[in-house]
Amino acid sequence: MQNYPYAEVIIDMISNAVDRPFHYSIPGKLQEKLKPGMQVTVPLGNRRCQGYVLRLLRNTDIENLRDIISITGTEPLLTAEQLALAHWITMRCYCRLIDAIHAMVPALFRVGKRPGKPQLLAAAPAAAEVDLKRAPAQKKAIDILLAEGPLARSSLTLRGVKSGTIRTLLDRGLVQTSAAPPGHLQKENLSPATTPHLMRDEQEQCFREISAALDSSEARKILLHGVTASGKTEIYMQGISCCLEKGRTALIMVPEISLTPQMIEHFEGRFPGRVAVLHSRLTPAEKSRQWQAVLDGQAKVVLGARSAVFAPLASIGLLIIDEEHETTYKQEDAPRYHARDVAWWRARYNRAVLLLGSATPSLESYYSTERGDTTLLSMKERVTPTRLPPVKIVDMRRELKENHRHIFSRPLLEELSGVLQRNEQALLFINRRGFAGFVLCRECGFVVRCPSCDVSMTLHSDRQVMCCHYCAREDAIPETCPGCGGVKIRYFSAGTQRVEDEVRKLYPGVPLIRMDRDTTTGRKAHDYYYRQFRDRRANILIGTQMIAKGFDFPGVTLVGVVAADTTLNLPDFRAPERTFQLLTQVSGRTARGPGGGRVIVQTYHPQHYSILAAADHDYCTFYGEELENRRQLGYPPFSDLLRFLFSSGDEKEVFEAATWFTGLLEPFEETVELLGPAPASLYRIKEQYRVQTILKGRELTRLAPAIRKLIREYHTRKPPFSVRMTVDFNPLVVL
DNA sequence: AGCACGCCGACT
DNA sequence: GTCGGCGTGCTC
Repeated sequence: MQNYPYAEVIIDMISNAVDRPFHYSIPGKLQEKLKPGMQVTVPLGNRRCQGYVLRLLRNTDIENLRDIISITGTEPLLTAEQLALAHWITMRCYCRLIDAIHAMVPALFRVGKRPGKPQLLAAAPAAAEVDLKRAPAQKKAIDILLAEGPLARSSLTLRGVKSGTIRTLLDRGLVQTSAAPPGHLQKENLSPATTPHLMRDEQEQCFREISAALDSSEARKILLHGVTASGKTEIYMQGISCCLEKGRTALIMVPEISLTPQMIEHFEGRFPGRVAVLHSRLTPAEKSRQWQAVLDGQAKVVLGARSAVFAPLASIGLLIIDEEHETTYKQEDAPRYHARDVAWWRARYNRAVLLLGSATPSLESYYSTERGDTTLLSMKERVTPTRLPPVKIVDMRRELKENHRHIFSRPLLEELSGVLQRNEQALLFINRRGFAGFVLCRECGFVVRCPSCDVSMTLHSDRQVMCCHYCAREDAIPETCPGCGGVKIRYFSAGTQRVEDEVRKLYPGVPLIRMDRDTTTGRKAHDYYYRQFRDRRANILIGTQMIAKGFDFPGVTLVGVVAADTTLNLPDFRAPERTFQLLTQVSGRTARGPGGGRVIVQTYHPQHYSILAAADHDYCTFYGEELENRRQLGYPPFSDLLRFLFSSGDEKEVFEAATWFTGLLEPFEETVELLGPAPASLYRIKEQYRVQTILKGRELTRLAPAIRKLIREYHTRKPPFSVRMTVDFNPLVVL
């Protein structure tokens, strides 16, 4: 058996210099065992490192090959599908192969470790008698264990027991371990079994379509456009059942924040013993164990966040992405993939069904249904017949004209007072990300925009210019409003802090909670405030987007959007889309109870289509308008974008590097647009200057191989710069 | 990433 | 004379 004496190996090292396969010879005793996808230890220079076998070779041109030292584990870590996918990711995301592989291998496996047998923890008999009054954390852990019997470590950590506490208890002998029975995934005390619900006609119809697609031998993409609370989850569940019955596996992704213990229980209850859960809060060992269960074929259903899209499921039949428009599906560092794209690749590879669900689909996905690439299924009724709340748009220009200058308009003040009088609850929403200062006319709402890019221009107060962050155009700051000739031009930005101050001034003593990245560090704080508000310890909740999700309380009868324009004016072509989604989402936070509810949207753009459409709960009108704009300007979905971001502590060098590299891209200008180099909207972050160049065009993917060569050139013939370059295909935000 | 090789300043 | 600075370049 000397057929394949050599192996192609990618070294597990994050470096551009080793982003290429190395060849090794396979010593005789490993000949029979070595397979593609296996993790190996190999010599490199004077060290040994981990690597992954890409393929076995009959011949090689390389001389003086060294031997593979050993194989880690007994089975391949990467499936054939994953290896193929990794290569596709490198082309799509312009990343190193090892970056793509890292997305597919849990951290623990990467350092050559394998998870041990899952262990269950139980309180020792002695534990009940020991006095733990002075160790409340330990007491809590023991109480849980006494009440619920043997539990996996993760069940305890999910409930806030620190792993250090568990270790102490083990040391003190108050907790004992036992091996989990075979077939064990995560849960020991089974989640209460749940059974399929009877579906409404509309649901039933959608389900039948999905079921038919599962029977088809072609890959299919389906968009399930259903208003909030139209019962999408039940359709997902029945789709998964249907898929499992056909002997195939299923993957469902939800945004990280939706992946609550209740959600997990829901799925485990319906598919007991067959669900692997993958999310960021698992310990490395637990994550590896879940992963292993998928790799072994024990788990047939994977429930997880973005990164779960790489789960090594065999013969996937159904991939589901819930809330598919959410930006969390785009990874922000290498590999900068979008889970939707990866899922579609896997659907094609497996001839499976990709099911996208949303109340406010991304423009890309909805447009895809128009082109016929995707099947559109719509659900217009809610499961429980509650009405969507009425939305009142308040024209802040008019407020000003009538001499009301407060950040809360008169209608909002009136409603707010009513809520407090009736001891109800209100959400005040302000998207604080108004840091990118923009210039706004207080009289007509005019915002200075770049004529060739149609994004708002950003005020650079240091240099006293208006600058377009896409094409680098610079204009003088207007002294009078180009729209109406008025002189009340303001640098505009407001934040949660300001809102809080105003509320305290107006309603001293009224209990309120402020939630934003400053006040809410870590998940614990989030849960804490969530409970406080749910238990009605506060009447007013002020927050950024983090309150736009999951705060579904019947006590909330008013949602106030303090400044809808903050998102709208971001120098990003997706600003209207983001605004529409956000307004739709926050509107959904009220009218959950019998008292109904209302929404007030304050804006300087009362006529803007994204605001009007959101107020009417009318996705299709918004979609039509926005699509037309994108078509006019050639933005996605009518093109792809590729963003090169250069950053360095040295302002001069960052421009030198960006200019040099952009020069290399100039030949492409025949087929695609070349924008930049221009300073990024966030020009300086953490002492780093940031400059970007953007390629835009329909034919962008065709240029990928050529562009990859240039990127390689940048790294090898690295100019005398300390300049980092990151590459992002179809970035969701360009700030 | 690491580590060697390599060519110029202040020390045992 | 050498010790050592970290700039360039290589690892199958």
